[in-house]
Amino acid sequence: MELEAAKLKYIQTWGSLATSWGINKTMAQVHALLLVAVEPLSADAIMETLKISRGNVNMNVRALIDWGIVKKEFVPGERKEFFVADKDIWELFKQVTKERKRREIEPVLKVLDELQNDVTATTEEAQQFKALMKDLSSVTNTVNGILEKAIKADEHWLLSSFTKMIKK
Amino acid sequence: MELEAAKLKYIQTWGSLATSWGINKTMAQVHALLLVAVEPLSADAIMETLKISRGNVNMNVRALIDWGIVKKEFVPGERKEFFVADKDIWELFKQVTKERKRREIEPVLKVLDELQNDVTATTEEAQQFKALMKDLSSVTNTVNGILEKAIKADEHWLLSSFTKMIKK
DNA sequence: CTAAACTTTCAATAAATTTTGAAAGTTTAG
DNA sequence: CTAAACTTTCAAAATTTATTGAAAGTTTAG
Repeated sequence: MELEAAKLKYIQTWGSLATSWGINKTMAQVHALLLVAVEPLSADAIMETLKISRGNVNMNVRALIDWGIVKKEFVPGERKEFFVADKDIWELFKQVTKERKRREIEPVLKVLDELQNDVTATTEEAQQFKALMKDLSSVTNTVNGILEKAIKADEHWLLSSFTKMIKK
Repeated sequence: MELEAAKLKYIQTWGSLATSWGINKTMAQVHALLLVAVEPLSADAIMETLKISRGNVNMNVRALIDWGIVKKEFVPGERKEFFVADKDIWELFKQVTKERKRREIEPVLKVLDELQNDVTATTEEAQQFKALMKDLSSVTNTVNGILEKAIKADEHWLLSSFTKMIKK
């Protein structure tokens, strides 16, 4: 397979994975493009390759920067801004995990705990509801804890001691 | 807070969490409703509570059954079908994880491996691309392995030995 | 069998999300 | 300062995704 074709296929595949996990397809594609790029890309280059508008590029690059997975890069002698994606995939995973935890999981945990505390009734049904909230909260907390550990861990920990544990 | 209000708030919260993780909001709400319900619910009861159409209820309940997290329940003396959600939240987590792994992660891993193998060029750039695919594949595989272990583990493993490990 | 009770389907419609592109804003070279 | 180069904004348009509801299909009671 041609390298360029392979790059495009990767960009497409990554875009559709992202879609099924609630991430904007274009955002994932811009990121994928920056990942496979050898040098920093300008907004124009991204527009041209992905056939999307300038506004769209701007918004999605902005979002990627906000997620902490893309950086602006200054290219000597150029006025334009250039963008690069961190090539360390483990860092990428950690960063995305960290942000999703913070943006989505933690707020939900807060609500679950509030619901548990705010229901004052002591009927059988209320007890059941509170027990359910507690269970949801417990599993969510557990998952959150695993992710917490993962984002603090270095790759070595994940790939070695964890692998051993998995095979156990 | 009133129990009914708390239930509604939970249904809403869960629905919006689902949305940000690429799961249909109504599907999550139907599931949440079944979770907080004390007895099995009919399609009519779901329609009425969530103010959605019969077709919508049918499709989403169907999807939940397909995900393995809701079951039909036969109620003696009734012609209608009734539905229940498994109340074991850890089972729910395992089931959802298993399905998403199978439906979304594994197909992507397959593509990443293909891309790595199908690129035959040996230029510097091709090497870099293949290394990137390898890294992506490696991290994805690692995550997949953790999930694999999690769905095979019992809750005890997760809450005890894992907790210990996390605190290490 | 027949009709009522219930479930499923799916084309049309509605809602939500994403994208565009032109105008406004900002920065920098000269 | 001024104009060109570049970036940002955001209302309107396009696209994607979800929902409706009526018709078709299925099951069961009698």
